[in-house]
Amino acid sequence: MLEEKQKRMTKQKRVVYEVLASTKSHPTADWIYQQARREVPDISLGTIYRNLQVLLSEQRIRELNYGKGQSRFDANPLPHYHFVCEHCGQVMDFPIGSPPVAAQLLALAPGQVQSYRLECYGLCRDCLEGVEIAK
Amino acid sequence: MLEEKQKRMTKQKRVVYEVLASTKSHPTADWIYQQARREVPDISLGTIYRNLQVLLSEQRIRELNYGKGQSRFDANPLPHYHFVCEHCGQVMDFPIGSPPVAAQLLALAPGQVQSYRLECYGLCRDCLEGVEIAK
DNA sequence: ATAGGTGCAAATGTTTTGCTGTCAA
DNA sequence: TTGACAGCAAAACATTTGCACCTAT
Repeated sequence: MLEEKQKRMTKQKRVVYEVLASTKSHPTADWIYQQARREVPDISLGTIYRNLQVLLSEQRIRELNYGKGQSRFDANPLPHYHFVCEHCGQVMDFPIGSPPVAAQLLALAPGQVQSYRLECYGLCRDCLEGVEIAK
Repeated sequence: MLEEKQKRMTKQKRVVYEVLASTKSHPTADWIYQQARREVPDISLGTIYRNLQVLLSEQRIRELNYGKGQSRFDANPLPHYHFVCEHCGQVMDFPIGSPPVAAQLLALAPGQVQSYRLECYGLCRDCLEGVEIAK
């Protein structure tokens, strides 16, 4: 059996994880960098990216990518869904405990599904309200 | 009502769309470029990207992004699901006619869902077979 | 003591853009 | 005729990497 290569716990790695785990906002690497500098002023952006890769390989976090610009990261490694507001750009979680996508649907896949990702797009409640008022 | 800015049909735009529509492989911009050069030898990669943006804005195609490397494009603008083989990297469609994700699930979203995207990851049938044989 | 991590800066890879000439309408 | 589009090349942007130094174990 393959041994995982040993990974050290440095203050940089701890801070990257803490920053990510302390927010629900699914931030970008650069946002994490700005926050992490408060704790470790000379941390570098390269270190942020390197530690995000390490945390991904440890399956402690997930990467979310939406085509344009930077990736976003999520400290919740469990399966859950995201809602992206196309007006304000915010990325929100579905309420915890949302039921899984129907197994019958996944069974139609042209292969064996190991994980999946459901991303919804639309208008969040705040933006919807703004649109209603503007009418 | 806002008028859409007029869009011309150039041979470059037609070729970009035809190349994309002629394959089920969800190709990258660069692959489309290589194919398009057969028809229009001095087409440029910039033109490929510009026309893909135009086609996206016309909602005739969709962009698929999987974190690493280049975006992929899909000439099918209708809602459907994708299966990504984590072994060979291939991106496949679910069979047409697959039922939609349950409305009860979408109703839990923290906003009004206008569209959604379901991406499944795992091993495709060919790769699964390879793994079985290797045992 | 030392392997693995860090900061820094340069490199990479993808996508966008400025400019000038061309062509579809 | 003319303004939207093309080709070309440079710029922009996010992310990765090489290297010499540092530090957790």
